[in-house]
Amino acid sequence: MAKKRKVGNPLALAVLSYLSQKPMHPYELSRTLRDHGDDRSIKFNHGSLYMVVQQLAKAGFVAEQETVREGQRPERTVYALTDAGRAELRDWLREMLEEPGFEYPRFVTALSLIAALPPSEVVSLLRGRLYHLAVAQEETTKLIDGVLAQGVPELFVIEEQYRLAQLRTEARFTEEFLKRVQDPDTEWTAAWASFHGESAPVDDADEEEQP
Amino acid sequence: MAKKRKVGNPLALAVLSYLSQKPMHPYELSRTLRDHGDDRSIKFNHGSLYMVVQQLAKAGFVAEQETVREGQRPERTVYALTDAGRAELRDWLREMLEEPGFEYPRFVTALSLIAALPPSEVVSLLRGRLYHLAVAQEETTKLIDGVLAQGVPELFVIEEQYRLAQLRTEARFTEEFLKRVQDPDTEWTAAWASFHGESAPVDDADEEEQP
DNA sequence: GGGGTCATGTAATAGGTTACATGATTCT
DNA sequence: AGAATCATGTAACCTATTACATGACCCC
Repeated sequence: MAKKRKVGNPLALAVLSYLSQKPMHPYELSRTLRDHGDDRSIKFNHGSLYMVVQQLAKAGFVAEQETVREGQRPERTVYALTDAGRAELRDWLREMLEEPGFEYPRFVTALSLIAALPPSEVVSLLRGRLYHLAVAQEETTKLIDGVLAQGVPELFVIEEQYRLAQLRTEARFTEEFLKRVQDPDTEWTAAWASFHGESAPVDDADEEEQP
Repeated sequence: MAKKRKVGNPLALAVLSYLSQKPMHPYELSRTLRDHGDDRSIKFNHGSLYMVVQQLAKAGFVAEQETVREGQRPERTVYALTDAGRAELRDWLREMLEEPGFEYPRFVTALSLIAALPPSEVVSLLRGRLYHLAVAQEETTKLIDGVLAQGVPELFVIEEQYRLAQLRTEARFTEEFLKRVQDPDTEWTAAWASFHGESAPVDDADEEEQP
């Protein structure tokens, strides 16, 4: 499970996928990815794209098809998917869909070290996070609705729907955690607070100051 | 928002955090991180740790405190947190807790390219994923229960509780999506299937096996 | 007493990001 | 015509992962 791929960057998967529709030169790929909003789902930057295409070429998954020059612009090399590339695309996508891989989201990291901050501060920070999460949810919803309104089939926005579901869960979890931290009946808050030289869990509403 | 940190690797954050409790040498850090199960929350590998410690030293966040030799083992350099390091720790943790950052989970990537596989295949792959997700949930639950049973305060397992919530959401989302794909009333499945030369959405029931 | 594996660290390699470079097109 | 931005690519620089190295301890 989870083989070592010759090329491991997820951007390469997108490249394979787009080349399976027609041969393109790197810049066109770049453009297409951005236009499709795939840069929200796949970490993308100009420089890496060229690197990835080279890697794919070296691995035999794509092949240089022709080199055209249009006007006085630099030459553009057009790449096409090879049979090996088509196989890799299928195999890789299959794997990614079937096997949930172990990942390290920043929030997990932060939570695992959260005890290093005093609880009062954590409370105010998490309130802030809730706000940001609400904004992100709204943006995502708008984006989805906008795309659907243009007649694009839902299939092409499921990744955003998924993201939305995760945002909601994160928000609910955060609220839930906030409650527990502020609940005077939670046993561990006292120890946590006193470790930081604080006394009781903050229970009051408002204010942002930190003396 | 989201400053450029002199040292950006999350592993560095863990190092700062542990050094805030007492000075240690890299190997002890390594050991402590593993023992605390932090390698589930922070990508960790032996080599990177030494690199990160060096980077932190260069950035002035930690300082070499002494070099001891015990028996005939190689010298171990003990590092201590500096004031700048303490400040960085607080600031960084605050940021990570407050600001949800944009991320690229593999499942999001996979979903965004899912149309490249035929729906019938997708159905069977996602059934497989559901199984894996169930396993992961069970493991996580066991882990949490085990730790709590040893009297560790809940605060030190919230990251696992969070992970669990996300796993559940992912599973529910996947089930929901599976239903839609297989529902003959979903408008876009037909086009998807025929694009891949298939005809109708698969509707058959049964089987759970995982080889 | 020889085979594993623990303890500890360094060096080589590969991977990815940023910065640089430059002609073309469009805008004002 | 000059400014800004697009189009296109290369190169330099960081970062991270793997591989390598070596003495000590433990097991049978």
